Amino acid sequence: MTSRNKSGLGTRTGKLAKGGDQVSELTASRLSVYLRCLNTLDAAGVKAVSSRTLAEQFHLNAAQIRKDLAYFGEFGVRGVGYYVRELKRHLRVILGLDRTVRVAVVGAGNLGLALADYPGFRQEGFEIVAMFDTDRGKVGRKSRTGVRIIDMAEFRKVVKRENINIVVLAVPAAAAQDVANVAVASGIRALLNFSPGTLKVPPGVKLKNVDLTVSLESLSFFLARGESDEEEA
Amino acid sequence: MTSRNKSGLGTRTGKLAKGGDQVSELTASRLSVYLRCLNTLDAAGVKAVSSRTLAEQFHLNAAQIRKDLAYFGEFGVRGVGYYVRELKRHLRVILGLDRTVRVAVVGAGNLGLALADYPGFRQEGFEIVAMFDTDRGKVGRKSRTGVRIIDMAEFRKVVKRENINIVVLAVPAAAAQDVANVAVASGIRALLNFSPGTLKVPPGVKLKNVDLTVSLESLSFFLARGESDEEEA
DNA sequence: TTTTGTGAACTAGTTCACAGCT
DNA sequence: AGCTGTGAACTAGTTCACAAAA
Repeated sequence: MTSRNKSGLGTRTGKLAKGGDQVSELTASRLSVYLRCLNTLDAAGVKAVSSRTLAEQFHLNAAQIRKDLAYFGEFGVRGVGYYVRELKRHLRVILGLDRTVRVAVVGAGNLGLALADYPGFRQEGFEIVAMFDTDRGKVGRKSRTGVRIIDMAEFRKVVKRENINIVVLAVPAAAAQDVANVAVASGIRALLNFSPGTLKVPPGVKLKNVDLTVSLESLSFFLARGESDEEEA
Repeated sequence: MTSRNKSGLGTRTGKLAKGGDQVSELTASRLSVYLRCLNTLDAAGVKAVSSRTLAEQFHLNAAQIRKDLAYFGEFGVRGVGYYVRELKRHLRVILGLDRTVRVAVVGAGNLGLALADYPGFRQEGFEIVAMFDTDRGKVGRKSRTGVRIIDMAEFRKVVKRENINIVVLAVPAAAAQDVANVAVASGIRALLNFSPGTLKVPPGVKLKNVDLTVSLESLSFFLARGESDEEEA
């Protein structure tokens, strides 16, 4: 294997990509997108695909695909492109989907229940193991697909016993920071937060926010500003 | 050699910021965040706040707050900061929240129903007017909070009649592009898409994607890569 | 050929640092 | 004094363009 030590993204300390310098959120998200594209192609029976074709088909940029992938290894074949099955396998390893990822949802409201039953999660190897709530009326019940709702008091114990990797927060804003703290104290290192507002987590813990109000309001912003003025080249 | 090309406020060559050059998605989202912070401060009775205090309290960057705001006008008072009520008012106008924004949700599955009833939307002046689905078993029913589920065949007519501004997509991936096309053809200029996969919309239409699978997978990515290697600075 | 992998160039976004206003 | 508004400096992210490989 060629020593891919030619600067660029990786290897400032002679380390391999894995564990080397920080990969951006944007890149990580794109890797997930690439995996989904490959799943589509694989299902359609496509054996190999070039970065160009991939880019055209899914409205991406070919150079960016190549750069993103090349950071993790030399997965392509010059003159051919990428073998779909093989690249899928690599991406699944890179994304940590080669082992089952165990997820808990905190907050058994409408949104929490919908997330716990969301079919897209199960699809790519995530397992929704449990839900948590403080409401005694909800504890002991189950989501439509059968995810148990457990008392929040049991959180730490269940997280340890069930080996939970990721916690999804779908609680009211006022409770979010407290729940995040409990999760972090229980050893959780990755949080997907749907509660509005700013959370603080210690370094080493990855927090990803999905802020529904912000998403809608930013759309509203573009609507408000586009109304007067159309395309201009 | 570019002439007096002062950035930010100064960039307007006769034009006002509104309708001038393109504001980034990132900036738009931050404006929404600022509004939420100000709501919190206002509720706490705070009259004025400096960019520094705002930044410290909500883990933001003071210079960025100033720059974001200054682009839209001179809202601050030197030596004092920003008057909370006044800045809220400005932000609500900038975000287009001074008039009611009318929203429809397409897809009356678990997620669609949860979104239609999401209290965070109503809070800041959004009105969820209707839901749409193709399933005859769902059409005619209502969400928990009373949003009617209408046959997708009625979409165009209802969008016109009810003056819908934003469409939220919560349909299966396979249907998403078709629904987006119908929405665009019906005059919708802003889409919030929760369906997985890549959608294409014509220029002039704003599409914002919330991809739950990508969010979870990117967390999984960081988990997978952080396991070996801790903080190192 | 075709297509990857990648330095270099470019573009976008953030933060600094300070003049000038209150 | 304190703080905004903003050029300049810096950092991050994207795209170009081409040498090397199949």
